[in-house]
Amino acid sequence: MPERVPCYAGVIVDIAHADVDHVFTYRIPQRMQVTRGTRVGIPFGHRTTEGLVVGITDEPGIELGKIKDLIGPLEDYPAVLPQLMDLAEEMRAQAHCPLAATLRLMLPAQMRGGRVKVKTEKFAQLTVQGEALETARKAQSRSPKRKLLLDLLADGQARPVSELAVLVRTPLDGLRVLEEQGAVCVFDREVLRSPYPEDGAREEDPQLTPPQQEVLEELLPAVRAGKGKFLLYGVTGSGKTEVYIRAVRECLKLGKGAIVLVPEIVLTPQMVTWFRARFGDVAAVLHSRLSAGERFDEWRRIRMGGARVVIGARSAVFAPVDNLGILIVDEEHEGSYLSEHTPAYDAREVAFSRANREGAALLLASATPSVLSFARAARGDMMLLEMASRVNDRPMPEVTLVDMREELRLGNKGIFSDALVRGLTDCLDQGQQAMLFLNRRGYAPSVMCRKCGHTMGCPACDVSLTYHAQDRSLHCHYCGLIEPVPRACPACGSAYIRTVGIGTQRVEEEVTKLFPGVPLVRMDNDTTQGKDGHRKLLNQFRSGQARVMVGTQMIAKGLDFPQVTLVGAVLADVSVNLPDYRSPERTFQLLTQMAGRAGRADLPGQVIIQTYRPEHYAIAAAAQQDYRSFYEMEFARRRRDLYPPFTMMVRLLCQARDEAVARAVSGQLLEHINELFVKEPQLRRRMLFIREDDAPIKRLMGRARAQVLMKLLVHKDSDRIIAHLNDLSRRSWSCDVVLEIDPASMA
DNA sequence: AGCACGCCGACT
DNA sequence: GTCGGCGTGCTC
Repeated sequence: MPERVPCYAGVIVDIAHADVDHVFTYRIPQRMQVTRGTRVGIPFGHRTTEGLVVGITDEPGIELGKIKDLIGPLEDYPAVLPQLMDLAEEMRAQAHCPLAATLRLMLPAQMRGGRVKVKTEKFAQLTVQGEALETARKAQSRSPKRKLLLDLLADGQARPVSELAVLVRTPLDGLRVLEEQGAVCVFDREVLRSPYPEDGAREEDPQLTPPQQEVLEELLPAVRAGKGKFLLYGVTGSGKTEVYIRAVRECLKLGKGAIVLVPEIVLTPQMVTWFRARFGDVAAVLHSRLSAGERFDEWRRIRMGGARVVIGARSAVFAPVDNLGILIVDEEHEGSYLSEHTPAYDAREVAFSRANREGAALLLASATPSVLSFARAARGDMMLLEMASRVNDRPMPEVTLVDMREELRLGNKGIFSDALVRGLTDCLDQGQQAMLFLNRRGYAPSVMCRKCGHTMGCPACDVSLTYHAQDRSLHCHYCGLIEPVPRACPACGSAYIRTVGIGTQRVEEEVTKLFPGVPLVRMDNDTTQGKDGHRKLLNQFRSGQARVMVGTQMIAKGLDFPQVTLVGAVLADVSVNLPDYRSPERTFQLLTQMAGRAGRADLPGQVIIQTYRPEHYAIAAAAQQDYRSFYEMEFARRRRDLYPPFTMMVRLLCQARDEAVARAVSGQLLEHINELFVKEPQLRRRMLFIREDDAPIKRLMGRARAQVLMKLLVHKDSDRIIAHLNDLSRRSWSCDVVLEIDPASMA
């Protein structure tokens, strides 16, 4: 017998820290089975921890004396698929973070540290059949209960004991006797916790519209060929979901899997219902509001191949679907596809990379594609597909723009224009439903002293406090602080304090005043807390119990309520004035999406947009429902003013208890960056703008925030600048320093 | 990330 | 004299 070649495993320790961001070598003991992607227990330093095998080798690479043995695999299968190992490695390079950090994305969080257990249930099953079963049955002449148990198990299938308990009281006693007689066995079996139990409802395929057919004629061959990138621009109500369903069916036919990303957890149940109605329970769900157990079980169902279709939020882009046929990103323009925390990633970019790597088709879809994606399609990175009309030739809703300055001039001081009041009255008279949209929760966004103009602010954050009517107190929407409204102005002592501006609670109040007795639901962050908070509200509205829905942007997206004929934007200006280069784009998207909630069935829809800035191009284009003209204007503006996609917005954000410390660090950072340019002057040409300053919100959760903001040309030199900035941010500063590249929010 | 090793102030 | 501050450095 030749001596066994010693075999070693390269392991990434599950500690996301730059100091341990390299491969450690462990000896694989005899007969231990591990492969790339296997999670393993390892001795590390003075303790034991978890790691992930990234390779097997015969070359130890370091002196043998240092090498320790693996403790053993944590599962009997590789938890991370090889293609996802590759993806994690690519993301590390791009996100400039430890490999352990990107590998963690590939696993359900609760799996690490062994915090969730596999759930088991007691099952009973016959161990005899035919004549032996008859004999066993006869032996139960004195116990009808045991006879019944045998009858219930007669088909030989394993049955959960809990199910038997419905028909037989305390079945376990009888089963125990039968087990002793050798007729049945009782055992524990793994069961999966399921977040959205299947209701068995099935639907027929609807007839495809010609645009849907045309789109599928491009898409289906791409699914079969395992390549092709598409941007589907389909107006609201054009039936994009049906396209997804047909494309996914093609995947399943080919034995491939699919991932469908939805931007918000609120939208998953609806998508799941649609998919389940056609495919049954091959669809799994992954998002962060599932319980730890549900999430783990859904993940395992996918990993083991029991579920071939995954519907989920951003992080579902990492779902362990092997042999992936298509990746679909619904409402691709949504900001929620950007992850804010490290490792920062854009789920659309990850989907792009996964599609390339795994031979899958990619479909990004929206009624209001992001400027970035539309530009990519225009450049030829993706094929543009278009569905310009609604299903069944339903008309687009009619949009009216109301100038609120004019209303005031005519003597209307209320928050609703005459047109909106008339629209609501008609809509409710005709027994239909209405949605009112305002992108601001609370009763009023600020509270001011009438005498001196002082605005009540949060002591921990540099923002004004929002008045909430339920508890008659002031809330900070950033840190969660709640405090009573002061009796007197803290600045001048005056008692004349009043609210300024309007929020969804105020809208709710005004509707109730105007239409007493009309049932209403309000959907915003305050009313949708809890595990299934939104479901109840959605059902109330969908069932017709509620006639009016008031809400923030969460009601603007993708929801399908056939009885809604009137949609009102109470104040369209809210999102225009934010200090972010994307605010026109956001405004346009929000208003267009919101308008799309109207007239989705046979009843025509009407939309009323109230604004003080009817001439603003984003609002005007939304009123015209003219995506292309908006895109042209916005793209030209981005080019002219040098914003993404022509540049990258990069910043180093410094956070400290003390304002002086934060500013001192941001000052030092600026100096270091300038030194870099002295050393490498050619890099200077790629930096179009640099400024050291307070962040737009200069205090948050009690921490002062300063920044160095930069605009870089999209150029390969900029990657080197970013690498330098990343190194710089990693040095030990006297406060937190984080590097952000094109962040979702510049606040 | 932990945890040890290591070099300087106030205590039984 | 020692107990303990947390600065630097290592973990296969």
